[in-house]
Amino acid sequence: MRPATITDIAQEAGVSKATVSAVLNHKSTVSDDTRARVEGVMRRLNYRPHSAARVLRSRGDRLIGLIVKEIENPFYAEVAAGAQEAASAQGYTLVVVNSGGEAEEEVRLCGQLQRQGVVGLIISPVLDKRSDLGYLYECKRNGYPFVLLENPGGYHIKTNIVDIDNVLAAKTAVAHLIGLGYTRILHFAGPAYSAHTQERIEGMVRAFSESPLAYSPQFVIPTGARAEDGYHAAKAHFSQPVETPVGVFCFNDLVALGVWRALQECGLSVPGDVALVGYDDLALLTYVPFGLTTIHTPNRRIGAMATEVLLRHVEAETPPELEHVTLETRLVERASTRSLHVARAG
Amino acid sequence: MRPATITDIAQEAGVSKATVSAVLNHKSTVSDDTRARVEGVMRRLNYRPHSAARVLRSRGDRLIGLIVKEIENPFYAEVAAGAQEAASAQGYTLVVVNSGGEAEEEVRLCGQLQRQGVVGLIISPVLDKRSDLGYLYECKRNGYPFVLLENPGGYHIKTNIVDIDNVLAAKTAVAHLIGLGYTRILHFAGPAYSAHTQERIEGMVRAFSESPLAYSPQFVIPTGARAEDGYHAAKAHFSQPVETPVGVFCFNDLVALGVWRALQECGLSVPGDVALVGYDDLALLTYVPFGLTTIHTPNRRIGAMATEVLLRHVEAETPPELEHVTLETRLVERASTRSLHVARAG
DNA sequence: GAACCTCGTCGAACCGGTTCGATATAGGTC
DNA sequence: GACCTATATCGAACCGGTTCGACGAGGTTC
Repeated sequence: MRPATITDIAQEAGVSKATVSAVLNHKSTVSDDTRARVEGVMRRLNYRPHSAARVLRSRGDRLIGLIVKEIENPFYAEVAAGAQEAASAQGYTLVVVNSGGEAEEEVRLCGQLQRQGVVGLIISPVLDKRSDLGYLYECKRNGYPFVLLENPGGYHIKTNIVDIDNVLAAKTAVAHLIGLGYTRILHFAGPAYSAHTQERIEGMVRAFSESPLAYSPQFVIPTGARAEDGYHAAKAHFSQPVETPVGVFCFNDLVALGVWRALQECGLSVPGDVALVGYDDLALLTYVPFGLTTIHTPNRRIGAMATEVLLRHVEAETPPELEHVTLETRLVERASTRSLHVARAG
Repeated sequence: MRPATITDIAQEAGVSKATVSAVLNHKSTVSDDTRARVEGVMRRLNYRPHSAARVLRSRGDRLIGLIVKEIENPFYAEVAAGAQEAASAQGYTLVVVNSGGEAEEEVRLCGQLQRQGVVGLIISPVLDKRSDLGYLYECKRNGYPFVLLENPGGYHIKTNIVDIDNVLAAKTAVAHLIGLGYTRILHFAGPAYSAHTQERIEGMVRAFSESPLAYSPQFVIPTGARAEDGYHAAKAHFSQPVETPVGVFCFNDLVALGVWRALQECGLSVPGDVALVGYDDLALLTYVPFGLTTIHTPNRRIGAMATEVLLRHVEAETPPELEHVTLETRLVERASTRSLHVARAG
């Protein structure tokens, strides 16, 4: 029992395919009479237009895509939620796919979604040596609209970007630790595939340069983006004797969580021995009993904003100006950091 | 500069469309010579097959979909990760979409994905009064393959199901609390749209019936699936004077987190005043400093298994037997529960 | 009543691939 | 040289919609 096609409907209703198509697309040239009859038949035969066919002829079916690097990171879930809401509001559907941080997979997904009739993409790009972003240049040439969630600074490609000022935010985070009186600072840095990693290291450097402390690259420990990355890196570092107190700035909240666990296992207390600052302010962790000081980033808004920019380009007749939106961040102080001065005084 | 089509390639390479198509599909009837030439042209013209066209003629483009109820819940992120891995392993791509717990949206998404050339769906179904699952009956009739992640018990529809034994798991959780010596038990239950909610309540009832304690429906507090739901419900309950100690079983880890926070604000300690059991064993929370006792569910495996079942149906020539897979769960004891006997003894 | 609109409908081409039966060419057999 | 087979390629139909110019019927206008 093959699903009904537009031809079936036309035959059954005694009209032409063209008329059925007109009904389908709410064209005003159809008489109320005919419309009613055709719609009746559609309902009776349980008709669903085949959008591959539709897409083939007149491109686009109000579908946009979001390519994330790690679907298990709640950061992306929040971004996706914001994007989906914004997309729905404009009558679009959002599909989320996971590149797993693989440049090749990202390229493949971009191609597949494009060909599947997805009219625009929001991409959290994999930015490492393996990626030359070639496919994005191509998208640009073809006029295919997309928005990046990270600034591919080194790649000399002008695109739409929605992100935050990582340098500033990281500087704020590290300055916070320095301001609390910490002189030993560590940075558990992110994965190589993210532009954010370098930006945040740069922010740390700036915080040092505006303080009496001297910066050393040894303060930066390459880590990753997942809790287990933080756990293992911290375990390796803190299982040998270290001088405390030390202030730790983590690539994100997940890493901070992993570090925290490692500290516990090493018998170190937070914030007593180690002060901990995360990044992303995951909504989830707001409810964790012992609060993590972190950089608040407007995750849902990032998604929503990226969607708005994207749809502006999707719906534009003539290609509009490229947009680079930078959203605000702020430091949120919770229980994982505390002033050393007060501690001594108290 | 319109993207190259198969016709362009054919012309440029001096062969027919049919031959190009054969090259594209790795048919063995093409001479190495021709193949090389055609592939060269493809590369030069940067050709990407238009999959809407491909889908139109020969359905399916190795795309499967996962419809979740709340994309921000890390439970679904873990399921999605497992599903994606399994899909990739078989050469399929997974797209994730969010129904937001809305029955109508779920129907819409199912239709849209289907028409977009998605060959099968994994669905975490919205099961409340607003949903009659009509569209699923239709999918069944049409032979469209899908797998549910919850058992729509009351709906009398035979489908593929991959889930866990919620009754048993919930019974284990509550029995654990009772076994620790708690006589006052609360259950912060899940949302109405989930079959799991009722199943877990049923499990609680069974645990009581196998104990000396008497069950009362008052022990069940309708809550939700998000941390803030747990927070608000617990805040409402615990801000008036209550007798402690009390054992609390939560719909999931997020709710437990919210409850925990509320308890803190009410000046109650965990596990001293209140013992807390969650559900789902989110990988994320493994790293939270103060461990949450919880029901471990094989989240990634749920996704992987659902994908395997789905693909078995997608690739089958003749419709295979329906499958109902029930995966194992277990209780994981962490810091949020402790025996009252020991506490008194110590 | 001829010329002219307007409205609703239709036929046919088209989108970019796939599929399959037909055909041309080369090589092997007797 | 006739016959057969295997191999490589092609032409044309087809998938299910959309699009657009054409067209017939009915109503106005002069």
